[in-house]
Amino acid sequence: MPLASRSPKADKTRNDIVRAAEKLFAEKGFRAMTLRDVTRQAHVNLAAVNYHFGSKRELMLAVIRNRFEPINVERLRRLDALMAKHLTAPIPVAAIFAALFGPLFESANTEHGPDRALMQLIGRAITEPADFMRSMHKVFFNELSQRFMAELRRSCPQLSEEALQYRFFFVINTMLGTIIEQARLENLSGGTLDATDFDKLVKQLTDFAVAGFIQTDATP
Amino acid sequence: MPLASRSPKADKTRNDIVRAAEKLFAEKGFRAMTLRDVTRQAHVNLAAVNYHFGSKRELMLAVIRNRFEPINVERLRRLDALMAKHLTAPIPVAAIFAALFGPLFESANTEHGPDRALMQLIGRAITEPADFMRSMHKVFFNELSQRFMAELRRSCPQLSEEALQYRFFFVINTMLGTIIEQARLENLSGGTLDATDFDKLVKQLTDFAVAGFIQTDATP
DNA sequence: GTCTATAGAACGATAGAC
DNA sequence: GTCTATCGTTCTATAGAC
Repeated sequence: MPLASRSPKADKTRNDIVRAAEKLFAEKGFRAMTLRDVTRQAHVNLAAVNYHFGSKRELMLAVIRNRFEPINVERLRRLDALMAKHLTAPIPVAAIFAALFGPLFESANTEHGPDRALMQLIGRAITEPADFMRSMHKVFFNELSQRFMAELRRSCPQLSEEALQYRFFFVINTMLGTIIEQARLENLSGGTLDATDFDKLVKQLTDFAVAGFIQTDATP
Repeated sequence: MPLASRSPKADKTRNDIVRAAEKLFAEKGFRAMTLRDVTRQAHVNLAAVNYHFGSKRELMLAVIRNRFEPINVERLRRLDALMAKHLTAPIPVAAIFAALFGPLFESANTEHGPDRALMQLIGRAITEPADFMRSMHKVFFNELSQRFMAELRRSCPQLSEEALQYRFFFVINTMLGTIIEQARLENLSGGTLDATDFDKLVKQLTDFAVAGFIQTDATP
Protein backbone atom coordinates (compact mmCIF):
# COMPACT_ATOMS: atom_id res chain seq x y z
CA MET A 1 0.00 0.00 0.00
CA PRO A 2 1.65 3.23 -1.13
CA LEU A 3 1.82 5.93 1.53
CA ALA A 4 1.86 8.84 -0.92
CA SER A 5 0.60 7.92 -4.35
CA ARG A 6 -0.14 11.19 -6.04
CA SER A 7 0.75 10.61 -9.63
CA PRO A 8 -2.16 11.24 -12.00
CA LYS A 9 -1.84 7.74 -13.40
CA ALA A 10 -2.06 6.11 -9.99
CA ASP A 11 -5.02 8.25 -8.98
CA LYS A 12 -6.87 7.27 -12.12
CA THR A 13 -6.26 3.59 -11.43
CA ARG A 14 -7.35 4.02 -7.81
CA ASN A 15 -10.52 5.81 -8.80
CA ASP A 16 -11.35 3.30 -11.50
CA ILE A 17 -11.01 0.51 -8.98
CA VAL A 18 -13.16 2.24 -6.36
CA ARG A 19 -15.84 3.00 -8.92
CA ALA A 20 -15.93 -0.56 -10.22
CA ALA A 21 -15.95 -1.95 -6.68
CA GLU A 22 -18.84 0.29 -5.69
CA LYS A 23 -20.91 -0.83 -8.63
CA LEU A 24 -20.23 -4.52 -8.09
CA PHE A 25 -20.66 -4.39 -4.33
CA ALA A 26 -23.99 -2.63 -4.79
CA GLU A 27 -25.14 -5.30 -7.20
CA LYS A 28 -23.83 -8.38 -5.48
CA GLY A 29 -22.67 -7.75 -1.92
CA PHE A 30 -19.21 -8.04 -0.42
CA ARG A 31 -18.58 -11.74 -0.77
CA ALA A 32 -19.95 -12.03 -4.28
CA MET A 33 -17.94 -9.04 -5.45
CA THR A 34 -14.67 -10.69 -6.43
CA LEU A 35 -11.48 -8.82 -7.12
CA ARG A 36 -11.41 -10.46 -10.53
CA ASP A 37 -14.77 -8.87 -11.32
CA VAL A 38 -13.55 -5.52 -10.07
CA THR A 39 -10.30 -5.46 -11.99
CA ARG A 40 -11.97 -6.69 -15.16
CA GLN A 41 -14.57 -3.92 -14.96
CA ALA A 42 -11.97 -1.27 -14.07
CA HIS A 43 -9.69 -2.44 -16.91
CA VAL A 44 -6.75 -2.80 -14.55
CA ASN A 45 -4.65 -5.74 -13.53
CA LEU A 46 -5.70 -8.03 -10.72
CA ALA A 47 -2.60 -7.19 -8.70
CA ALA A 48 -3.38 -3.46 -8.75
CA VAL A 49 -5.99 -3.86 -6.01
CA ASN A 50 -3.55 -5.24 -3.52
CA TYR A 51 -0.96 -2.68 -4.52
CA HIS A 52 -3.25 0.31 -3.99
CA PHE A 53 -5.43 -0.90 -1.11
CA GLY A 54 -3.60 -3.80 0.49
CA SER A 55 -6.66 -6.02 0.69
CA LYS A 56 -10.23 -6.44 -0.45
CA ARG A 57 -11.38 -5.24 2.95
CA GLU A 58 -9.45 -1.96 2.74
CA LEU A 59 -10.85 -1.41 -0.73
CA MET A 60 -14.34 -1.82 0.67
CA LEU A 61 -13.72 0.73 3.40
CA ALA A 62 -12.55 3.19 0.74
CA VAL A 63 -15.75 2.59 -1.24
CA ILE A 64 -17.99 3.26 1.74
CA ARG A 65 -16.09 6.27 2.99
CA ASN A 66 -16.07 7.73 -0.51
CA ARG A 67 -19.87 7.90 -0.53
CA PHE A 68 -21.04 8.19 3.07
CA GLU A 69 -18.74 10.94 4.20
CA PRO A 70 -19.81 13.67 1.73
CA ILE A 71 -23.49 12.92 2.37
CA ASN A 72 -23.15 13.19 6.13
CA VAL A 73 -21.03 16.33 5.89
CA GLU A 74 -23.74 17.94 3.79
CA ARG A 75 -26.46 16.84 6.23
CA LEU A 76 -24.68 18.49 9.14
CA ARG A 77 -23.95 21.57 7.04
CA ARG A 78 -27.68 21.99 6.36
CA LEU A 79 -28.55 21.39 9.98
CA ASP A 80 -26.04 24.04 11.01
CA ALA A 81 -27.57 26.41 8.46
CA LEU A 82 -31.03 25.80 9.94
CA MET A 83 -29.74 26.47 13.43
CA ALA A 84 -28.10 29.69 12.28
CA LYS A 85 -31.30 30.79 10.59
CA HIS A 86 -33.67 30.03 13.47
CA LEU A 87 -31.25 30.95 16.26
CA THR A 88 -32.84 29.92 19.54
CA ALA A 89 -36.28 29.35 17.99
CA PRO A 90 -37.23 25.73 17.34
CA ILE A 91 -36.62 24.47 13.79
CA PRO A 92 -39.66 23.07 11.95
CA VAL A 93 -39.59 19.28 11.98
CA ALA A 94 -40.09 19.14 8.23
CA ALA A 95 -36.97 21.26 7.73
CA ILE A 96 -34.91 18.97 9.96
CA PHE A 97 -36.04 15.90 8.03
CA ALA A 98 -35.36 17.69 4.75
CA ALA A 99 -31.76 18.18 5.89
CA LEU A 100 -31.58 14.49 6.77
CA PHE A 101 -33.18 13.08 3.60
CA GLY A 102 -32.11 15.66 1.01
CA PRO A 103 -28.37 15.00 0.66
CA LEU A 104 -28.97 11.27 0.47
CA PHE A 105 -31.58 11.36 -2.27
CA GLU A 106 -29.88 14.18 -4.15
CA SER A 107 -26.69 12.12 -4.30
CA ALA A 108 -28.72 9.41 -5.95
CA ASN A 109 -30.23 11.81 -8.48
CA THR A 110 -27.41 12.84 -10.79
CA GLU A 111 -27.66 14.88 -13.97
CA HIS A 112 -27.27 11.63 -15.89
CA GLY A 113 -30.38 10.22 -14.28
CA PRO A 114 -30.96 8.23 -11.10
CA ASP A 115 -27.91 6.48 -9.67
CA ARG A 116 -29.45 3.18 -8.68
CA ALA A 117 -26.05 1.80 -7.77
CA LEU A 118 -25.68 4.36 -4.99
CA MET A 119 -29.10 3.64 -3.53
CA GLN A 120 -28.38 -0.07 -3.59
CA LEU A 121 -24.93 0.56 -2.17
CA ILE A 122 -26.22 2.35 0.88
CA GLY A 123 -28.93 -0.18 1.44
CA ARG A 124 -26.48 -3.04 1.15
CA ALA A 125 -23.90 -1.42 3.40
CA ILE A 126 -26.46 -1.54 6.20
CA THR A 127 -27.21 -5.22 5.98
CA GLU A 128 -23.76 -6.44 5.10
CA PRO A 129 -22.71 -9.02 7.68
CA ALA A 130 -19.00 -8.24 7.85
CA ASP A 131 -18.16 -6.81 11.25
CA PHE A 132 -15.75 -4.22 9.94
CA MET A 133 -18.56 -2.69 7.91
CA ARG A 134 -21.11 -2.64 10.69
CA SER A 135 -18.72 -0.94 13.06
CA MET A 136 -17.88 1.65 10.42
CA HIS A 137 -21.54 2.42 9.86
CA LYS A 138 -21.97 2.81 13.59
CA VAL A 139 -19.29 5.48 13.71
CA PHE A 140 -20.91 7.39 10.87
CA PHE A 141 -24.42 7.00 12.17
CA ASN A 142 -24.08 7.67 15.88
CA GLU A 143 -22.59 11.12 15.59
CA LEU A 144 -25.18 12.12 13.02
CA SER A 145 -28.20 10.80 14.88
CA GLN A 146 -27.23 12.46 18.15
CA ARG A 147 -26.96 15.82 16.42
CA PHE A 148 -30.34 15.47 14.71
CA MET A 149 -32.10 14.11 17.79
CA ALA A 150 -30.90 17.07 19.82
CA GLU A 151 -32.64 19.45 17.42
CA LEU A 152 -35.79 17.33 17.24
CA ARG A 153 -35.88 17.38 21.04
CA ARG A 154 -35.84 21.18 20.97
CA SER A 155 -38.52 21.34 18.26
CA CYS A 156 -40.88 18.88 19.94
CA PRO A 157 -40.75 19.52 23.69
CA GLN A 158 -44.18 17.94 24.04
CA LEU A 159 -42.79 14.49 23.17
CA SER A 160 -41.50 12.22 25.90
CA GLU A 161 -37.90 11.09 25.54
CA GLU A 162 -39.14 7.56 24.89
CA ALA A 163 -41.51 8.64 22.13
CA LEU A 164 -38.80 10.78 20.60
CA GLN A 165 -36.36 7.89 20.43
CA TYR A 166 -38.86 5.38 19.05
CA ARG A 167 -40.08 7.78 16.40
CA PHE A 168 -36.65 8.91 15.30
CA PHE A 169 -35.79 5.23 15.02
CA PHE A 170 -38.82 4.71 12.76
CA VAL A 171 -37.99 7.76 10.66
CA ILE A 172 -34.48 6.47 10.03
CA ASN A 173 -35.87 3.04 9.23
CA THR A 174 -38.39 4.47 6.80
CA MET A 175 -35.65 6.38 5.03
CA LEU A 176 -33.34 3.36 4.86
CA GLY A 177 -36.10 0.97 3.90
CA THR A 178 -37.20 3.32 1.15
CA ILE A 179 -33.68 3.38 -0.27
CA ILE A 180 -33.31 -0.36 -0.13
CA GLU A 181 -36.70 -1.10 -1.61
CA GLN A 182 -36.90 1.89 -3.92
CA ALA A 183 -36.78 -0.25 -7.04
CA ARG A 184 -39.98 -1.94 -5.91
CA LEU A 185 -42.07 1.22 -5.95
CA GLU A 186 -43.01 0.77 -9.58
CA ASN A 187 -43.62 -2.89 -8.98
CA LEU A 188 -45.99 -2.17 -6.11
CA SER A 189 -47.98 0.43 -7.99
CA GLY A 190 -48.25 -1.71 -11.10
CA GLY A 191 -46.13 0.79 -13.01
CA THR A 192 -48.14 3.96 -12.42
CA LEU A 193 -45.63 5.52 -10.00
CA ASP A 194 -42.27 6.76 -11.25
CA ALA A 195 -39.48 5.63 -8.94
CA THR A 196 -37.06 8.02 -10.63
CA ASP A 197 -39.04 11.11 -9.59
CA PHE A 198 -36.90 11.84 -6.55
CA ASP A 199 -38.41 15.23 -5.78
CA LYS A 200 -41.86 13.73 -5.39
CA LEU A 201 -40.50 10.74 -3.50
CA VAL A 202 -38.66 12.93 -0.98
CA LYS A 203 -41.67 15.21 -0.62
CA GLN A 204 -43.99 12.26 0.07
CA LEU A 205 -41.43 10.67 2.37
CA THR A 206 -41.01 13.88 4.37
CA ASP A 207 -44.77 14.32 4.79
CA PHE A 208 -45.08 10.72 5.94
CA ALA A 209 -42.20 11.01 8.40
CA VAL A 210 -43.37 14.32 9.86
CA ALA A 211 -46.91 13.05 10.40
CA GLY A 212 -45.66 9.90 12.10
CA PHE A 213 -43.17 11.79 14.21
CA ILE A 214 -45.40 14.51 15.61
CA GLN A 215 -48.63 12.50 15.98
CA THR A 216 -50.30 12.95 19.35
CA ASP A 217 -52.78 10.09 19.46
CA ALA A 218 -53.91 7.00 17.60
CA THR A 219 -56.75 7.36 15.12
CA PRO A 220 -59.32 5.04 13.50
CA MET B 1 -32.98 -35.29 -4.15
CA PRO B 2 -35.41 -37.84 -2.69
CA LEU B 3 -38.99 -37.47 -3.89
CA ALA B 4 -40.57 -38.96 -0.79
CA SER B 5 -38.26 -38.97 2.19
CA ARG B 6 -40.48 -39.56 5.15
CA SER B 7 -38.36 -41.58 7.49
CA PRO B 8 -37.95 -39.95 10.90
CA LYS B 9 -34.18 -40.09 10.56
CA ALA B 10 -34.21 -38.31 7.22
CA ASP B 11 -36.63 -35.67 8.47
CA LYS B 12 -34.39 -34.95 11.43
CA THR B 13 -31.38 -34.53 9.19
CA ARG B 14 -33.34 -32.31 6.83
CA ASN B 15 -34.57 -30.12 9.67
CA ASP B 16 -31.14 -29.88 11.25
CA ILE B 17 -29.72 -28.71 7.95
CA VAL B 18 -32.46 -26.13 7.39
CA ARG B 19 -32.07 -24.80 10.91
CA ALA B 20 -28.30 -24.49 10.62
CA ALA B 21 -28.58 -22.90 7.18
CA GLU B 22 -31.09 -20.34 8.44
CA LYS B 23 -28.82 -19.32 11.29
CA LEU B 24 -25.73 -19.02 9.13
CA PHE B 25 -27.50 -17.27 6.28
CA ALA B 26 -28.94 -14.76 8.73
CA GLU B 27 -25.50 -14.09 10.15
CA LYS B 28 -23.45 -14.04 6.97
CA GLY B 29 -25.54 -13.91 3.82
CA PHE B 30 -25.87 -16.45 1.02
CA ARG B 31 -22.38 -16.40 -0.40
CA ALA B 32 -20.61 -16.42 2.96
CA MET B 33 -22.78 -19.27 4.22
CA THR B 34 -20.79 -22.28 3.05
CA LEU B 35 -22.15 -25.78 2.98
CA ARG B 36 -19.20 -26.82 5.10
CA ASP B 37 -20.31 -24.38 7.79
CA VAL B 38 -23.86 -25.64 7.56
CA THR B 39 -23.05 -29.33 7.79
CA ARG B 40 -20.57 -28.76 10.61
CA GLN B 41 -23.18 -26.85 12.62
CA ALA B 42 -25.92 -29.38 11.85
CA HIS B 43 -23.60 -32.28 12.75
CA VAL B 44 -24.28 -34.02 9.46
CA ASN B 45 -22.04 -35.02 6.59
CA LEU B 46 -21.23 -32.57 3.81
CA ALA B 47 -22.81 -34.82 1.20
CA ALA B 48 -26.14 -34.81 3.03
CA VAL B 49 -27.02 -31.36 1.70
CA ASN B 50 -26.80 -32.42 -1.90
CA TYR B 51 -28.64 -35.62 -1.14
CA HIS B 52 -31.59 -33.91 0.56
CA PHE B 53 -31.78 -30.65 -1.38
CA GLY B 54 -29.84 -31.13 -4.59
CA SER B 55 -27.99 -27.84 -4.36
CA LYS B 56 -27.16 -24.93 -2.11
CA ARG B 57 -29.74 -22.88 -3.94
CA GLU B 58 -32.57 -25.34 -3.29
CA LEU B 59 -31.57 -25.44 0.35
CA MET B 60 -31.87 -21.67 0.51
CA LEU B 61 -35.35 -21.74 -1.00
CA ALA B 62 -36.38 -24.25 1.66
CA VAL B 63 -35.04 -21.95 4.39
CA ILE B 64 -36.96 -18.94 3.12
CA ARG B 65 -40.18 -20.81 2.45
CA ASN B 66 -40.00 -22.38 5.89
CA ARG B 67 -40.22 -18.97 7.56
CA PHE B 68 -42.05 -16.64 5.17
CA GLU B 69 -44.96 -18.86 4.30
CA PRO B 70 -46.42 -19.33 7.81
CA ILE B 71 -46.12 -15.60 8.51
CA ASN B 72 -47.94 -14.61 5.34
CA VAL B 73 -50.61 -17.24 5.83
CA GLU B 74 -51.29 -15.84 9.28
CA ARG B 75 -51.38 -12.28 7.97
CA LEU B 76 -54.03 -13.17 5.41
CA ARG B 77 -55.95 -15.20 7.99
CA ARG B 78 -56.17 -12.14 10.25
CA LEU B 79 -57.14 -9.91 7.36
CA ASP B 80 -59.91 -12.35 6.45
CA ALA B 81 -61.06 -12.35 10.08
CA LEU B 82 -61.23 -8.55 10.04
CA MET B 83 -63.24 -8.59 6.84
CA ALA B 84 -65.63 -11.14 8.30
CA LYS B 85 -66.04 -9.05 11.44
CA HIS B 86 -66.63 -5.70 9.73
CA LEU B 87 -68.55 -7.08 6.73
CA THR B 88 -69.02 -4.24 4.26
CA ALA B 89 -67.98 -1.56 6.78
CA PRO B 90 -64.42 -0.21 6.39
CA ILE B 91 -61.80 -1.79 8.64
CA PRO B 92 -59.87 0.59 10.91
CA VAL B 93 -56.43 1.28 9.46
CA ALA B 94 -54.76 0.40 12.76
CA ALA B 95 -56.37 -3.04 12.66
CA ILE B 96 -55.14 -3.65 9.11
CA PHE B 97 -51.61 -2.71 10.08
CA ALA B 98 -51.82 -4.89 13.18
CA ALA B 99 -52.65 -7.84 10.92
CA LEU B 100 -49.64 -6.95 8.76
CA PHE B 101 -47.10 -6.37 11.55
CA GLY B 102 -48.32 -8.80 14.19
CA PRO B 103 -47.46 -12.20 12.71
CA LEU B 104 -44.01 -10.98 11.74
CA PHE B 105 -43.03 -9.62 15.14
CA GLU B 106 -44.73 -12.42 17.01
CA SER B 107 -42.69 -14.95 15.06
CA ALA B 108 -39.59 -13.15 16.24
CA ASN B 109 -40.73 -13.18 19.87
CA THR B 110 -40.58 -16.80 21.02
CA GLU B 111 -41.07 -18.09 24.53
CA HIS B 112 -37.31 -18.47 24.74
CA GLY B 113 -36.83 -14.76 24.13
CA PRO B 114 -36.38 -12.74 20.97
CA ASP B 115 -35.31 -14.67 17.89
CA ARG B 116 -32.74 -12.28 16.47
CA ALA B 117 -31.77 -14.79 13.81
CA LEU B 118 -35.27 -14.60 12.32
CA MET B 119 -35.28 -10.82 12.25
CA GLN B 120 -31.88 -10.80 10.60
CA LEU B 121 -32.99 -13.52 8.21
CA ILE B 122 -35.91 -11.52 6.92
CA GLY B 123 -33.85 -8.40 6.63
CA ARG B 124 -31.15 -10.21 4.74
CA ALA B 125 -33.57 -12.01 2.44
CA ILE B 126 -34.67 -8.60 1.16
CA THR B 127 -31.23 -7.31 0.25
CA GLU B 128 -29.72 -10.55 -0.94
CA PRO B 129 -28.43 -10.03 -4.48
CA ALA B 130 -29.12 -13.50 -5.86
CA ASP B 131 -31.83 -13.29 -8.49
CA PHE B 132 -33.59 -16.45 -7.44
CA MET B 133 -34.17 -14.96 -4.00
CA ARG B 134 -35.45 -11.63 -5.24
CA SER B 135 -37.94 -13.28 -7.54
CA MET B 136 -39.12 -15.54 -4.73
CA HIS B 137 -39.66 -12.58 -2.46
CA LYS B 138 -41.60 -10.90 -5.22
CA VAL B 139 -44.00 -13.81 -5.42
CA PHE B 140 -44.57 -13.76 -1.70
CA PHE B 141 -44.86 -10.03 -1.45
CA ASN B 142 -47.02 -9.10 -4.43
CA GLU B 143 -49.98 -11.27 -3.54
CA LEU B 144 -49.89 -10.04 0.04
CA SER B 145 -49.55 -6.35 -0.76
CA GLN B 146 -52.40 -6.37 -3.27
CA ARG B 147 -54.71 -7.91 -0.70
CA PHE B 148 -53.79 -5.38 1.99
CA MET B 149 -53.88 -2.41 -0.36
CA ALA B 150 -57.39 -3.34 -1.45
CA GLU B 151 -58.62 -3.11 2.12
CA LEU B 152 -56.72 0.13 2.80
CA ARG B 153 -58.33 1.58 -0.32
CA ARG B 154 -61.77 0.75 1.12
CA SER B 155 -60.87 2.17 4.54
CA CYS B 156 -59.40 5.43 3.20
CA PRO B 157 -61.53 6.53 0.26
CA GLN B 158 -60.36 10.12 0.79
CA LEU B 159 -56.81 9.21 -0.31
CA SER B 160 -55.82 9.47 -3.95
CA GLU B 161 -54.54 6.29 -5.55
CA GLU B 162 -51.10 7.88 -5.78
CA ALA B 163 -51.01 8.84 -2.11
CA LEU B 164 -52.25 5.38 -1.16
CA GLN B 165 -49.45 3.68 -3.09
CA TYR B 166 -46.69 5.96 -1.82
CA ARG B 167 -47.80 5.62 1.77
CA PHE B 168 -48.27 1.87 1.68
CA PHE B 169 -44.76 1.72 0.21
CA PHE B 170 -43.48 3.76 3.16
CA VAL B 171 -45.35 1.63 5.70
CA ILE B 172 -43.81 -1.54 4.31
CA ASN B 173 -40.41 0.12 4.30
CA THR B 174 -40.79 1.25 7.89
CA MET B 175 -41.70 -2.27 8.93
CA LEU B 176 -38.81 -3.83 7.02
CA GLY B 177 -36.33 -1.18 8.09
CA THR B 178 -37.37 -1.65 11.71
CA ILE B 179 -36.74 -5.38 11.45
CA ILE B 180 -33.39 -4.95 9.81
CA GLU B 181 -32.20 -2.23 12.17
CA GLN B 182 -33.97 -3.47 15.28
CA ALA B 183 -30.73 -4.28 17.05
CA ARG B 184 -29.75 -0.63 16.81
CA LEU B 185 -32.68 0.64 18.88
CA GLU B 186 -30.81 0.26 22.14
CA ASN B 187 -27.75 1.77 20.55
CA LEU B 188 -29.69 4.82 19.41
CA SER B 189 -31.34 5.41 22.74
CA GLY B 190 -28.12 4.97 24.68
CA GLY B 191 -29.52 1.84 26.31
CA THR B 192 -32.72 3.25 27.78
CA LEU B 193 -35.04 1.52 25.29
CA ASP B 194 -35.55 -2.22 25.39
CA ALA B 195 -35.35 -3.69 21.89
CA THR B 196 -36.74 -6.99 23.17
CA ASP B 197 -40.05 -5.44 24.23
CA PHE B 198 -41.90 -6.41 21.08
CA ASP B 199 -45.35 -5.44 22.31
CA LYS B 200 -44.28 -1.89 22.86
CA LEU B 201 -42.29 -1.81 19.63
CA VAL B 202 -45.26 -3.00 17.57
CA LYS B 203 -47.61 -0.58 19.34
CA GLN B 204 -45.28 2.35 18.65
CA LEU B 205 -44.71 1.18 15.10
CA THR B 206 -48.43 0.89 14.42
CA ASP B 207 -49.13 4.37 15.79
CA PHE B 208 -46.35 5.79 13.65
CA ALA B 209 -47.53 4.01 10.51
CA VAL B 210 -51.18 4.94 10.98
CA ALA B 211 -50.37 8.62 11.52
CA GLY B 212 -48.16 8.72 8.45
CA PHE B 213 -50.66 6.84 6.34
CA ILE B 214 -53.81 8.84 7.09
CA GLN B 215 -52.24 12.33 7.35
CA THR B 216 -54.12 14.96 5.40
CA ASP B 217 -51.65 17.83 5.28
CA ALA B 218 -48.10 18.77 6.15
CA THR B 219 -47.46 20.39 9.51
CA PRO B 220 -44.77 22.65 11.04
C1' DG C 1 3.32 1.19 -11.09
C1' DT C 2 1.92 -2.46 -13.75
C1' DC C 3 2.32 -6.79 -15.44
C1' DT C 4 2.42 -12.39 -15.63
C1' DA C 5 2.32 -16.33 -13.14
C1' DT C 6 1.19 -18.93 -9.42
C1' DA C 7 0.90 -20.29 -4.64
C1' DG C 8 -2.33 -21.85 -1.22
C1' DA C 9 -6.76 -22.36 0.46
C1' DA C 10 -11.76 -22.99 0.18
C1' DC C 11 -15.64 -23.88 -2.39
C1' DG C 12 -19.92 -26.69 -4.60
C1' DA C 13 -20.80 -30.87 -6.23
C1' DT C 14 -20.33 -35.87 -7.17
C1' DA C 15 -18.81 -40.85 -7.32
C1' DG C 16 -18.96 -44.95 -5.17
C1' DA C 17 -18.35 -47.99 -0.95
C1' DC C 18 -21.15 -49.42 2.81
C1' DG D 1 -29.22 -42.60 3.81
C1' DT D 2 -24.81 -41.72 5.12
C1' DC D 3 -20.12 -41.96 4.66
C1' DT D 4 -15.03 -40.94 2.61
C1' DA D 5 -12.53 -39.19 -0.93
C1' DT D 6 -11.87 -36.22 -4.49
C1' DC D 7 -12.71 -33.59 -8.88
C1' DG D 8 -12.73 -29.23 -10.98
C1' DT D 9 -13.30 -24.55 -10.09
C1' DT D 10 -12.63 -20.14 -8.08
C1' DC D 11 -10.97 -17.20 -4.82
C1' DT D 12 -7.44 -13.75 -2.27
C1' DA D 13 -3.00 -12.64 -2.08
C1' DT D 14 1.88 -12.51 -3.37
C1' DA D 15 6.41 -13.01 -5.81
C1' DG D 16 9.20 -11.28 -9.17
C1' DA D 17 10.08 -9.59 -14.10
C1' DC D 18 9.75 -5.30 -16.52
